[in-house]
Amino acid sequence: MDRSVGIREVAEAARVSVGTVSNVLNKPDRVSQATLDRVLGVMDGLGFVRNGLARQLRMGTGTTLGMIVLNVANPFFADLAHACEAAGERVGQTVVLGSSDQLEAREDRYLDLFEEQRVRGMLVAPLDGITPRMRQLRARGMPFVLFDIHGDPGFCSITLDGRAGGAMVARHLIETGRRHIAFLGGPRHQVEDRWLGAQDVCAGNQGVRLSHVDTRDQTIAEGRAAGAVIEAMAPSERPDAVFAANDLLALGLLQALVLAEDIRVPEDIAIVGYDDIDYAQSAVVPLSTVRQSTELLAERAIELVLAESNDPEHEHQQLRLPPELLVRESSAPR
Amino acid sequence: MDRSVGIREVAEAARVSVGTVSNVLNKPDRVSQATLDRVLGVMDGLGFVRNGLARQLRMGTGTTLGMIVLNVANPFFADLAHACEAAGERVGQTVVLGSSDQLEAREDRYLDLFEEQRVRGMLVAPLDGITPRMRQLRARGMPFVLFDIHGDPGFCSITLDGRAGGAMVARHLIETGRRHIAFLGGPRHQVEDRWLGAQDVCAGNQGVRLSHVDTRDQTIAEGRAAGAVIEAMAPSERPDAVFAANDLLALGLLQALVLAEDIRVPEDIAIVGYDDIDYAQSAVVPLSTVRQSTELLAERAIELVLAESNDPEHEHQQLRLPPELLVRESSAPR
DNA sequence: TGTCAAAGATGAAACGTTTCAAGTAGGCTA
DNA sequence: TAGCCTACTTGAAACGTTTCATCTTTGACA
Repeated sequence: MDRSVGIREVAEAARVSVGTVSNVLNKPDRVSQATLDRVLGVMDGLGFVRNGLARQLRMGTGTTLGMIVLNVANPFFADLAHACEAAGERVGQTVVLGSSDQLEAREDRYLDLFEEQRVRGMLVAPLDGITPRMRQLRARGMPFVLFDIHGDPGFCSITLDGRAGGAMVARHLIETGRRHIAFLGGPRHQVEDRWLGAQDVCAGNQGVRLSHVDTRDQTIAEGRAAGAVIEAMAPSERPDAVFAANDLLALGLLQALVLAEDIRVPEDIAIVGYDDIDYAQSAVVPLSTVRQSTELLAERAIELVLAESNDPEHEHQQLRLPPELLVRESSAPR
Repeated sequence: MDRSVGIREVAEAARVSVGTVSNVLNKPDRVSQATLDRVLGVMDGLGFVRNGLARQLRMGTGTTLGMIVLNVANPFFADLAHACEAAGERVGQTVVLGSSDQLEAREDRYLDLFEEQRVRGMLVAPLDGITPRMRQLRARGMPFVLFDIHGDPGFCSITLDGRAGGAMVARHLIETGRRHIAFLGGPRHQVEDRWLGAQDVCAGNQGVRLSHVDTRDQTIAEGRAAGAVIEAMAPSERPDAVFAANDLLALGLLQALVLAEDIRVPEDIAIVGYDDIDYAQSAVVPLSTVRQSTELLAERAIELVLAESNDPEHEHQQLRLPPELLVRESSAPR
């Protein structure tokens, strides 16, 4: 295989200068129809493929965005990544994905890699807040958009309004007649906003009790464990509604309760999850949940990062998008 | 951006030549300790980050692998992608991911993009066989590894032995006393090997009946629909085991049957799925399934693509990895 | 006929690296 | 002292593009 047929070889074969070939590629309207056809023909014949690296090196600015996500295996992040990819494509950007796997070392590795690769900007769902590494990148001018971290004036960020979501859920449960809501989820700081939202609403309602069931993380297994705990309670002590901090917890809980002899869902206990992962509506009892539109999130994120890239003086924005409550069978009124 | 501090600026500030700076980066042992320290110090002070584009342009060969996957939202592919990323990292390669979303246009777009980006090789789970575009790339010398497409001598490929997997499942079901196995899944050509494996075994066993229930695709919804069909059958006509072509189908089916009054799983009907997605073991009745180790798959794939990249004369290999049967409660002996 | 503008085409200079043949000091041996 | 090794350094030439200040051609107009 005669390696490397470049713009140079094309130029030679088409008997024009390299500048013209470049124009064929980038500003076809500045080239006469005749040469344009001839050059395109030659390109085709030689199997020319423009070298994106050289192009970007010369131009100084590329068309690639780096995205770092906590864990691709988590359906929410998979969806989000997917949505970002699609949103990026719509505006001619390519999103490349890295999974930090909840490890700071990997998060850093991808930050370094993307910087070396001179990506145009980064979309990051940070492991544990804003690290010094990120501030350094930001200071050097790298456009950044953070997911789920709010309020730092030095960064653009885009968050889902968990507090509003939590409030929605609590309101819905109270309105459908529930009086004892258990909030299921932990570690505390990861789910705090949802909890606060629920608290806001419950505090304003006489006769409504809100309790908290902690979990180590947010998996089906933990949800199921919580189910066992609830099942073991005296019926009078049991909550009549559970607001789970995410769908996995809710699904685990649901499984445990469905198998319990004397508990029916939603009659005895209503369940509401959070995230609307694919499986939520496919559950034994379709799960009520809070949907955070990944499409919308992605679109805004791409918008922000490009804005920052185009105008370094741009003013950082902290977006907070309201979620949407999806009522399904698991919290149907009795 | 911090006005591009490159190797040149570093050289100047450290009072050495650019060649030396480059050596500090790439062959530190050829540089005296004193200069090495000094140069590293300057780099740190100036916040130098080497430009990977220029580097790759000059070196001609990069460290990036392109991966195209049918759909990141599918847990199996998400796992696979993740495993490839990890396996790549172990040998110093970065895997960038694109999702074809089951659209040929997107598949092509990523092929083009990766070629322009001069990736070192590609890992592809093809939409619908080997396209002319791929052959063209291959002919130009691009290293390729295909997933799930077998037997083309022009390509390396790596497949899971679905036929062996199907046989395993059928054998297991028969050994635990089942006599009427329904194979659930379609479209036909996508699941054929698993079906054939089951057939191989059943054909050799007197008194065992194997039937086929077709589906449009392999989702929970289709599985649940199939559940309704089975429930509607006369009990004597019902299969006593279902082998679902993937876990989503199996989960849908399971949900439908669990809710049916007169059918118990696994007592009346055993269910076995395929893929071992995360949710399989978390299902109401933990799902027996066939596991295809994505780690192993990924490791081999990376190995192959690098081998092909290092030695263009290399002989293509068609690997076929045997899967592993995981017996859980959904097919426990009665 | 002479002038001028518009439209096309040119080619050398970047972009930030790596590579490599060639150069410079010392120190060791004879 | 000359000669030679070893251990570092050097600087210019790529890599494949895009950019841009200049040329050349053509045709319209006075």
